[in-house]
Amino acid sequence: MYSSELIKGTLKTIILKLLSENERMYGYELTQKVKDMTGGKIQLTEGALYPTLHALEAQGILTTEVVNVGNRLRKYYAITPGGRKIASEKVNEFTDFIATMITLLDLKPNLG
Amino acid sequence: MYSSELIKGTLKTIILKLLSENERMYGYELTQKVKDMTGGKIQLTEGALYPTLHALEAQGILTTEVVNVGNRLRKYYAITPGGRKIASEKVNEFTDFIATMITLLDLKPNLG
DNA sequence: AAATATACATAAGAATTTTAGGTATTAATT
DNA sequence: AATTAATACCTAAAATTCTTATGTATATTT
Repeated sequence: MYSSELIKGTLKTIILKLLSENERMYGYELTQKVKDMTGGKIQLTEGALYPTLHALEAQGILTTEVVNVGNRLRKYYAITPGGRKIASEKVNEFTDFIATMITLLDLKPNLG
Repeated sequence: MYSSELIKGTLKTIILKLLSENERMYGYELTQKVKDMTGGKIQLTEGALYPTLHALEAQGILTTEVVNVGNRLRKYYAITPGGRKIASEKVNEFTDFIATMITLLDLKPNLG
């Protein structure tokens, strides 16, 4: 796990990118996907995730669909066309940011 | 300029790295150095910078030396040995974080 | 003479996240 | 069979960090 301050500001970008690649995902699924893909180094906390999802929905960036699985609810989120554009912009901005930080901090990134 | 949320959490790392490379620097100098090195893409705001410098000093990570230049004060900051170790850890952590984010977001970093 | 740059600082407010709690079903373990 | 862990949603107080706004003062440029 990274020190929490590092991850700040990347939550929206992560959510939008994953929802650009997957037709639809639900909250818990997002937490597991990120945990798996990062070897546990990044773990989305529910207290940050759910309010952010709700906000993105309120802004029309995501739409939802509630599905019953057994006796349990699952709230699927899907990205809208406008949201897809924002996702792309956010990812591009983050890429640029990384390049800038590599220069600024004189990093030798281990691009395994 | 990047959207402010991206830069969050990197301020300490930037300060400590620059002070690891330079014997001593003062606040305003840090803002200019970062602005120059990033082509204006990252601009440290004083409202964030000064309180952070004060906190780092209070934690014994930085030491200060006030110098008179003409009739104006300049407060130089220098990193302590312990601070140097923290700086190194922070830079390593950020490097690792970048690698993780590149994987997670499937980025093609333009390492120009 | 006025505007910009240098140089420090604080403080209210905004934004984002952590921490801590709550509810409930399903699967795995003891 | 009972307990624990995993799945699945949610909210709210508190903490953290940053922005915005403001203040003071000197030096330089226009």
